[in-house]
Amino acid sequence: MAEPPIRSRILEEARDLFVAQGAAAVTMRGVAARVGVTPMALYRYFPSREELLGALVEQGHATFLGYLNRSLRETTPLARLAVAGEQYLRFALEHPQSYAVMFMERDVPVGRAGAADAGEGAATFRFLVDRVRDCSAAGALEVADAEETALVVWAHVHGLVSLFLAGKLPLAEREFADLYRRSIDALLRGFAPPAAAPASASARRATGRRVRGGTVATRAR
Amino acid sequence: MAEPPIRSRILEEARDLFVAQGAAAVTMRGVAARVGVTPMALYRYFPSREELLGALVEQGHATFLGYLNRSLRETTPLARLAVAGEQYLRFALEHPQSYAVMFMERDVPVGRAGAADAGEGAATFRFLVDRVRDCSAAGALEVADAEETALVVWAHVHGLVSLFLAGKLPLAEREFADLYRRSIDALLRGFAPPAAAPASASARRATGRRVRGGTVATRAR
DNA sequence: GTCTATAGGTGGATAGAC
DNA sequence: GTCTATCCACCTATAGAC
Repeated sequence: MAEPPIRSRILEEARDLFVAQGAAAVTMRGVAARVGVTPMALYRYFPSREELLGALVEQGHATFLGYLNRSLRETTPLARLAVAGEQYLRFALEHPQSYAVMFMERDVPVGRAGAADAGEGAATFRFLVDRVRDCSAAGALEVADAEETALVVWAHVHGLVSLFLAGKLPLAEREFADLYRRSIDALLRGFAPPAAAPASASARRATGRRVRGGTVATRAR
Repeated sequence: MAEPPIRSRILEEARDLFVAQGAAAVTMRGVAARVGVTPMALYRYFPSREELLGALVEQGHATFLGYLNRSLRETTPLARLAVAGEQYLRFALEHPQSYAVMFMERDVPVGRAGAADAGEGAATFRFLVDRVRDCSAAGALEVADAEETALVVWAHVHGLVSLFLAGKLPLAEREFADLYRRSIDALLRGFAPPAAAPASASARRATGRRVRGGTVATRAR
């Protein structure tokens, strides 16, 4: 315990390289040099570089789930969904390299399955589906298919985040965060139940946009 | 003219490798072998592999703009926006490798500028802004900031497309295309003007979702 | 001008000695 | 377990033949 196992040391150094300079910087040679062994020694613990990266991605998914779980402190379904969205953004901004490899890379070395039903990634998606289902059950959203709606919401936030992280959006982080929130409002407005419309509609007519009451406006930090 | 210039031959073979196996497959050795010259010969026409890839990306943007332009045949602003969305999807599905390198890759070798104001990419974004502005002017959408709204719409479709292309969505192409259309409906519903709501709202209450009349439902092909 | 030959650098990975 | 050889594939660059 006092002596960190070599395997952990490897993962540690790999992770540092990973978050600092991205997946491309995680070379067997580079990691080995930092650990203090020859490149070949790493192959005793990881059969290939792919597997090493896979372990890092798994670690990323676990961290990500930790962020999302903080949204469960909220008291209303809609607030939980909203805060989950905030936490999604927080994770992406605080761990951009991890986010990129988890969701933006092609041929991700995730677990073993090929589709979206893979282990780690599935858990985070399930989380979002549950949030949507809660809102639907509480009448906060009008949802025909919770999985599909969750997927649409996921795609929306991912689209924003991935474009921002790829440097395609000429916005400062602060501006982007505001845009992120406003656009989620707009999207959820499309799933708002007709019954709940009146209050929302009046407020909307007044401000021009950015509505959806205090419950949802709850901030994460 | 009868003899295709070597430079064109190079681009041609590079493009084939590119669309078939992605950017990683475009190696100087691989391209040179197919052209029938040595790897070094390529450096007479392209200073580096980066520049070669850049030329391919530029070509991709040009093709993309061609797809989008087809939406201008429509007669209403909303229909033009909707068909532009259809064409966006078509391009992504018909040129997945190009799409990936243009929008999903990090450190894209686009032109020279660093931000989103780069040459080729900017033109396609401008196109979308124009579509949104048209809708806003015609009262079809309630838009405070056309650039921001266009960006949100872009992020939305990009999110869907990029997740699908990355294999994160357990959907067949057909299912995905349907989902794509429905989700855009939902998003635009969030930007729908309160005045236009009545007709839309009644139809919506009847079907449960998938509204927004025949004008928008116009298909691309 | 265009290409070949060749050499240097980075990376991943296998085989087999210690 | 760890290491030394060693091989392979790739990009880049210089020298010099045609």
